[in-house]
Amino acid sequence: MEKTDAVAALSALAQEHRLEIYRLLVQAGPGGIPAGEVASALGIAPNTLTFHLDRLRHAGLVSVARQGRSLIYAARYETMTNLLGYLTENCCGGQPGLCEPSAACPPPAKSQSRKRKETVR
Amino acid sequence: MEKTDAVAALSALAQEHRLEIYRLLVQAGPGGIPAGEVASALGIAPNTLTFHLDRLRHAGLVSVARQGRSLIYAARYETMTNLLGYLTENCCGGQPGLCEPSAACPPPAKSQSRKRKETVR
DNA sequence: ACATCATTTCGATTATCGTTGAAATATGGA
DNA sequence: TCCATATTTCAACGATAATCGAAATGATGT
Repeated sequence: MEKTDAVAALSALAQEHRLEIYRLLVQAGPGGIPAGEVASALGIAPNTLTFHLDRLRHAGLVSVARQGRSLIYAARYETMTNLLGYLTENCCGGQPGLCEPSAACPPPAKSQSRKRKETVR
Repeated sequence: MEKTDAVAALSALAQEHRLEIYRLLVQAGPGGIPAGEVASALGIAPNTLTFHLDRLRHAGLVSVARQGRSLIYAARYETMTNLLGYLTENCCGGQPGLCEPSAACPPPAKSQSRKRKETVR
């Protein structure tokens, strides 16, 4: 993921309503939810919802598909996965050991067998 | 992590300069970097940098400590860890199998993300 | 005290954001 | 066709964001 895309995704999520919307869609799973249901579930005016869904969509965080009169929105998990990867890459200059005191960089790669996560906060 | 804190952290990162600043600090490790060095490394005017560092600091993403004339800024990894946890919790309504087709929810795996935090409402 | 370096504060400017109300578009059914 | 439902588009508004230039603060060395 590029810096520009990361900023786009972060900006899209950096708003209370949009974060709620996204989380609702994430919890709903791949099947998605019609826009109206999102609106009533979160108490957002329909035109305002359109505005926010547009931003999430342009950031690649949700997809949309028509089904009858309804437009079904669903979370695009891949984008979140890429964003998380971007945020955690190059942690501590590639020396994860440095982050240890705070369990910072989630286990940098494949084998997550290395457990050393007794956070002391 | 609460919704409000998540929005604060996401907002702080949702800006090109601040994302660069944060990533620079992450790569620098726990030792941190003086503000001036950040400014010259990224080509940001010092007063503008202060503005951005303030936002990162208020979001809990960086810490600051004086050392001589310099103010050393460092990434607070714990906040990022909490943010990532917030973003990936309750993925697909707690049924990670649903997300499978796109490797959505980072491997809900064994020891991670099974901590009882607050209830999602 | 003075001069210098590092960083912050202040004031102003321009742009973008989130919301609203009203009107428009698209789909499906009588 | 006409009507109801579902969602979007448009125009406007106040609020906040990001940047700049100039001045102020704080720390250090002489």
